[in-house]
Amino acid sequence: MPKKLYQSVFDGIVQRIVGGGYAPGMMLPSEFEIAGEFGVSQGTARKALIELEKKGIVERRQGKGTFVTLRTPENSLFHFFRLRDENGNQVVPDLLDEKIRKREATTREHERLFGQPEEVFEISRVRSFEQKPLCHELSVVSVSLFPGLIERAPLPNTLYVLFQQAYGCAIISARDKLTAKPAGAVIGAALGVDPEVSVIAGSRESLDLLERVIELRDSVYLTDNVHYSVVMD
Amino acid sequence: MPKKLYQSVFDGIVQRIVGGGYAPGMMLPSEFEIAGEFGVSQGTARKALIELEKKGIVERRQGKGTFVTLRTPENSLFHFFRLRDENGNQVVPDLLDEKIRKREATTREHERLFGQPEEVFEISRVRSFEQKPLCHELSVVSVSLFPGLIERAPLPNTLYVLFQQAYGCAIISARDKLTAKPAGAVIGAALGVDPEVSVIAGSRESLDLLERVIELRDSVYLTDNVHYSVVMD
DNA sequence: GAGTGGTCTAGACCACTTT
DNA sequence: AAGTGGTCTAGACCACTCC
Repeated sequence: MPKKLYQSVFDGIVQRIVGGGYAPGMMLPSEFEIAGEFGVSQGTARKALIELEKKGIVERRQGKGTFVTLRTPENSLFHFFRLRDENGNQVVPDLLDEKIRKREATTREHERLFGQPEEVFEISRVRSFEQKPLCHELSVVSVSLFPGLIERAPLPNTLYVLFQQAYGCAIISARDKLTAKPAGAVIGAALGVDPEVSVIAGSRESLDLLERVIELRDSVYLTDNVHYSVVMD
Repeated sequence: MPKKLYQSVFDGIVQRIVGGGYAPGMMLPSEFEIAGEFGVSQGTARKALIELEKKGIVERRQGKGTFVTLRTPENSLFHFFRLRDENGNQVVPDLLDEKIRKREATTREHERLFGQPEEVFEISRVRSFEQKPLCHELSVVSVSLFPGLIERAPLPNTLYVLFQQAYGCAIISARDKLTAKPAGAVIGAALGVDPEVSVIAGSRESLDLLERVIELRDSVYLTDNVHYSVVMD
């Protein structure tokens, strides 16, 4: 039995979103309509919608309505690309190079990725900012979750937009583990810097709205002109 | 024009906290009592309390009451010390060395710190984890906000606990800017590592519950056995 | 059992956006 | 003017904590 009413309304709406009933960017029914459909009061429907908004699953705007969050290049960068310039402004990088291939999953990838895939796509990218190399990213996703991904190359600048719009998979949270290390020969060559240069290495797990691990991403950032921004509250 | 009612209740409670009417750790009146004092309904008082909880200013526990957030070494580390070990567990460091001195504020410190101080305390610390040097921290705070701080040496492991309990100044949020660089001669010597070793350098601004910049802190982390953890959602 | 916060209801009115 | 989310009220009952 569903314990809290607003929780079952929350779950019901999530189900409709993952099932495609509510498409990305689509307007949801009003609070009163949702309340009617689930047989609860408007205040309870409201609480479910507020929880959905807190999780980033929907967006609400007074006078307009409630909408399924649409991943755009802008909000994808803002939420998940944490590099900022000296003044704290968002860094919007360019894509310099991209390689994508299919390969067997490593043990760690098999264990961590949702669906325990045997095969994965590996997407290697080099990004630049103001004509200078900025970072190297190595993304790994399950082949079975993203069939035909390799035929879509070149991929758009922001992967999460593609994941949502082409595969209905919405990334809503991510966890980075950051360390400092020398760039090394391979990454150094890819970024055009000395192998001894210090870089931030970020190891990420990206989760969808059912909190499944969809992507593993290893990033390397040059921080000469930018920094990785963290807000704690 | 009249503000939002729950906002004025929120502000009223914040005032009582900064003014000392509600001390750290103290239990607040119940929702109904607060509603009565401010002349609003219980639901409106409730909304104000929920907002206070979201900001980390109070903590609510069903069946017990609402309490002014008490900064403890545990929650201070958990919220503001982002280093985790390989398994994602909180790193609890030891204090190896501490130096504190009074000096003139730099231009940047004068501009950024609340109160535009001419004089500051500079607290330099070296921390270790599992018998190995872990990080170097350089904290700077206004002399006028923390009179007599230098006489309190040696300071407790977690500064924010002292700030709240001895000076009534509650740090509730912080922003870190992270870069990678070589340790350098001075920090390398302090940490007992080669000057060429890559480290994460973190530049922090710490804010109190009125969003005033209370502390500037430059940290240097060795990330051989730990990482800096970031959660995005 | 008394007191607390947590959930839920039913209704009113306000503020904003669009037609 | 119509429709949306945002605020506010007044009351009921539930779940948890402590005596």
